[in-house]
Amino acid sequence: MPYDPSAFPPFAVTVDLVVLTVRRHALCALAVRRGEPPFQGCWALPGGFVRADEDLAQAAARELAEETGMRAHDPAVPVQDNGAHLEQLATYGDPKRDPRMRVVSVAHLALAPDLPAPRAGGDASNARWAPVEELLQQGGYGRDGEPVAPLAFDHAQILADGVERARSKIEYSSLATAFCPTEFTVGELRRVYEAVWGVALDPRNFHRKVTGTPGFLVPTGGTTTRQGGRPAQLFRAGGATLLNPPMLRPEV
Amino acid sequence: MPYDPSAFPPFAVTVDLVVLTVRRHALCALAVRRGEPPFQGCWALPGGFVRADEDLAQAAARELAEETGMRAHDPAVPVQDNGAHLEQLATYGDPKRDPRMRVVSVAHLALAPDLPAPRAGGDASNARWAPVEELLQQGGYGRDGEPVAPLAFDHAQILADGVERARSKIEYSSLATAFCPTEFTVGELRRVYEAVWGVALDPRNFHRKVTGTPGFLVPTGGTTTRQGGRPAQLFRAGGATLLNPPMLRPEV
DNA sequence: AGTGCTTATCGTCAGGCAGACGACTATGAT
DNA sequence: ATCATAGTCGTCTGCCTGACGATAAGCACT
Repeated sequence: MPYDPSAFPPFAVTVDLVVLTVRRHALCALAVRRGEPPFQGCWALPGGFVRADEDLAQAAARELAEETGMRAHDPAVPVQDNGAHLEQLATYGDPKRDPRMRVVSVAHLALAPDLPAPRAGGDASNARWAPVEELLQQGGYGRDGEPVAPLAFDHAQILADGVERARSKIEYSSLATAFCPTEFTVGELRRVYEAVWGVALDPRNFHRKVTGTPGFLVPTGGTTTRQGGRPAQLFRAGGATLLNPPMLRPEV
Repeated sequence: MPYDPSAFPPFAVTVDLVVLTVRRHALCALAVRRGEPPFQGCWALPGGFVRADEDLAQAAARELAEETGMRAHDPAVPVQDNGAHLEQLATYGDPKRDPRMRVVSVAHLALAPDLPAPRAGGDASNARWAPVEELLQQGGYGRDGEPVAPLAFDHAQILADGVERARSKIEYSSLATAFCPTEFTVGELRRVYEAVWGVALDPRNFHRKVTGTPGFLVPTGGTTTRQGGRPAQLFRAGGATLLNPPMLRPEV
């Protein structure tokens, strides 16, 4: 079939972001309130159109910066500064996913430490960190008894896929450190795993595992007592990317 | 920002396919010869435009059927018939990846048994199964001493990503059975792992591992001797999707 | 029929790792 | 001083894996 510009239909291409963080022992995602129809007033994932001269990763990094002020760092470089981890998640292109027109959305997954306060175009009331469990329970009732509106478009599916990706990826990679500040303790890292997986882990076995995996953690020499109790050693993320053998999510 | 149809640039959206199979102890991918510029005469991955009313998965399944005659089966259903496994791989959207226009390609990964003969629009000379190793060695020389032209566009990157996905996915899932016919022996399954990973595995430990994993293999009662040697039991793929604990790729 | 080759299948053994859990340490709060 | 809280180090046991010996059951020869 020869090249014919009229042979293909035009699409709009967007990037949507699943930005995850751990706050107060819960896995949370960034949600923004929609200001215009469709789904006006609903919560949605942050995102926007890909520009004409932009790569997909660039567009995702730009949106991340616009929504959170975070800078995404190069995926090839280990987590060191406060830049968030950013990776492509999956692409969603159901013909009816956007009632206005044919939109293909390339979803990206970002993992960030707890520090930044959300800001959507400077308006904090239109962006929030919400526990993913709360965002995903569609049509139910939240902790305050108020009915919970489901996320706009197919964003619940995208969020669920992103959460599942994060849950499985911290098993066999050192990505859990992306949820931590530059310096952190073994206990803080353990609480990240516990929040993401929603389980309790044995502190002693966890400590043995992570400190025994070469390249996972690098001691900085300092200690901290910000969690109370005995002072804990501080670590930075080491150069290792893949954990072998992996961390094992407890059964059942 | 209110909705404005002129606010986003139009894209063409395609699906490209990494179709993998195991032939003669080698991991092979389906390549088609391009009949028109750019990259006329070069080998490329099969693919095509997504139609206006089509989901991405539908488009990928349609292209797969057009190129190979295979039917993709529902990903939620375990591999049983001769339908190939099909899953989304990643999306490639560099502004310059296609010199003609802005094209975003949603790559899919298909795993198929060895049976089908390639056909590209009925013309067999324009499609072939090539060892991935041969397709990926850009600018080198093939086994016949002829110079090897690299794949068109960014298809070498897409193929490499697909191969890596397949290599890692057979570790922790039962997907290797997608490379096998409906009924197969433990030895045939082992040769799949050996071809995909490019390593030699101990037949005794492999046998113990796969037959000891609940739900991985279901004996059909029959035996075969098509590999020579002692007759081997025949199995079908069981219902298990995730292997726990996983198959381990040998180190080094 | 016997020999040799090939592949399949079962068994054994030692090392490593994970889960369960005891014990001790070092802080802050009362 | 005592307690509560976290962190860290050990021990033990069971499971899984890698290495590898041994046997089984076909086919192709002679």
